[in-house]
Amino acid sequence: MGGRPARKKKKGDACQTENKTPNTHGSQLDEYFEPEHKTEPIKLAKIGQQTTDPVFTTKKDPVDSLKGMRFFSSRICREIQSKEVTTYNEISDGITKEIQHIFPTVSEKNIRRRVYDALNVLIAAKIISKTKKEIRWIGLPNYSTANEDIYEKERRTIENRIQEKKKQIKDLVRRLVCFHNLTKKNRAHPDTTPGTLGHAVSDNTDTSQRITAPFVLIKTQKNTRIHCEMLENRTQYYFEFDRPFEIIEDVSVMEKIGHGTVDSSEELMEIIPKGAWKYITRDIKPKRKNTSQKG
Amino acid sequence: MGGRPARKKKKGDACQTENKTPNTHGSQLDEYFEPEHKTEPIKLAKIGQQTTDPVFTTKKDPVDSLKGMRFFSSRICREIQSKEVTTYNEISDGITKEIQHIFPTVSEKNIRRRVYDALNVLIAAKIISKTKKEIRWIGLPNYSTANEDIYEKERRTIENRIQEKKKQIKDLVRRLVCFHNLTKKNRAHPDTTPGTLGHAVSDNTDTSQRITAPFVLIKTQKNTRIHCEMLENRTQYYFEFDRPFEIIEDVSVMEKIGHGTVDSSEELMEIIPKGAWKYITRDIKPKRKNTSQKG
DNA sequence: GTTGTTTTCGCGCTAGCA
DNA sequence: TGCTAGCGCGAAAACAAC
Repeated sequence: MGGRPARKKKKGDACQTENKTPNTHGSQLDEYFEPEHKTEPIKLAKIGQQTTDPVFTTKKDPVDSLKGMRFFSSRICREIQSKEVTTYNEISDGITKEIQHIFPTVSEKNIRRRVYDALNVLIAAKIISKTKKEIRWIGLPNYSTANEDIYEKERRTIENRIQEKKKQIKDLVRRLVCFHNLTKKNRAHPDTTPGTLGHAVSDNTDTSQRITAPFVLIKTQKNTRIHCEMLENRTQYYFEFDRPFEIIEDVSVMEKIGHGTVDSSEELMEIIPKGAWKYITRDIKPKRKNTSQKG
Repeated sequence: MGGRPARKKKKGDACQTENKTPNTHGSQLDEYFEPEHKTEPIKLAKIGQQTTDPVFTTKKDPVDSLKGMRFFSSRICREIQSKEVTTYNEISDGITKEIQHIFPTVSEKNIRRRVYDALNVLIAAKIISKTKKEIRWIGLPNYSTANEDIYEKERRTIENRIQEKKKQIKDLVRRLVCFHNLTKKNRAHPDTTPGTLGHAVSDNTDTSQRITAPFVLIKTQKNTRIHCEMLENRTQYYFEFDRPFEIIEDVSVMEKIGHGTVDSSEELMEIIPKGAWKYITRDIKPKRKNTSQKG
């Protein structure tokens, strides 16, 4: 389908204009096509819009001409949409004026007859409605659209929650790996003073590599004055600073010193509870040791 | 508009059936109308679907007959929708069979001619598409809908960012208020040992109410062992715990002890940089003192 | 190209109705 | 006698065959 270049009239109508100055019309009419058709000057035929499978040996699909159902109908749709409520006469007059202005050969009678056809089809398709004279645009018979909107919205919400959970899992895995590595390392370096925490770490000569977790690292400026006190039952420690400070959590520190990676996926699976395996997707796994990833 | 009872053929066609057994047809055809028309038995004319303003003195709007654009078009729409992809011949054959089954008077030629008309209108209205023979249902002419979707999505994204910023501002204001109140309080309680930080706070008999900020409160279990060390240049403090602990930031503590509120909006405005006033909306302002808010 | 078919459809006569 | 629209002729595209 898809119309064809304006057909020559069979009977002696009024076609002189077209034959005499085809170019003039061609350029003038150009602007009367929908945007998607505005690629080339119009001569006789022109490639139509190919939605898909453009590979066909057949010549081509000429675009709508200036007359006929196709053309009138698109005008009519536009007219009704822009007006929100209109009448047969308004539409017909509008189109007639518009068309005859640039193509005086078409008869008003014909246009008016076509408007009836188009309106009836559009009414049947339920994209316009007519009540006793008033024609109004309904638009999308939205069987799907409206619903898809809702579902799409919900989908997005759910996806967000999934992302949230993934982040949480990732963080948990991160912590797990760090503490696992820390434990491993501590085991390799037996405590010189087992049973006590305060082994001589503050002594720079101490060679122990053990780190007790959890811990916190507080960073501040040189010369910052710090005051510390604690409750007698040791449940609260209060530190005052007179300059800004930064708290760095243990996991971050451990990652910095290379405790944030695993040797292999197998090792990772070993330290993750079996019940949680199915949640450990690729994007959640921490980096592997000796694995340089660059994009 | 809206069709009329099936017109009698002008030329001696084949109209006997209709005149002989009108009732039989009436009942049979009944089921061929769209749901919204299925309210009464069809005789000659019937109230059309009144979308709005049903108050009209004019008689009535006869409903679609079994022939004509209206009827064919709705059939066609249904056909295309149900098939998702079809052809002119498929449609025509389908309709022809369907119609002739119950109304043998209509000529196939006529039906096939009408299908062209309807298809062209629907194509122009962009609710179906035709590519080289393949006709498929598009549905939504959504000139607006699709775009609104995009805009709506963007709007949501932007709104999220605004919320994010608001949260940040709210937090900043919160901090500002706390530190402002703290300063005010400290001024009211002159330091007994000016110039030093470590005034005798650890001494329970000390009456000084001054608090130096920033600070941090660390909460842990009784009997938790803590080890502390620091770099010589005092830029880093390292605390080891053997049990979980909780860090409570200074602002939270200050809020807990009543430093998170302001006396009045005026006071708030005083402590907020003038350039930022316009961002301090109602939902960002902290609670006022002595203001019990219950909803 | 040309010619023969088939597909599409421009166009308008004219029938019912108010 | 004007509005609405059923209906189909026959010509113009498109396609197939030569």
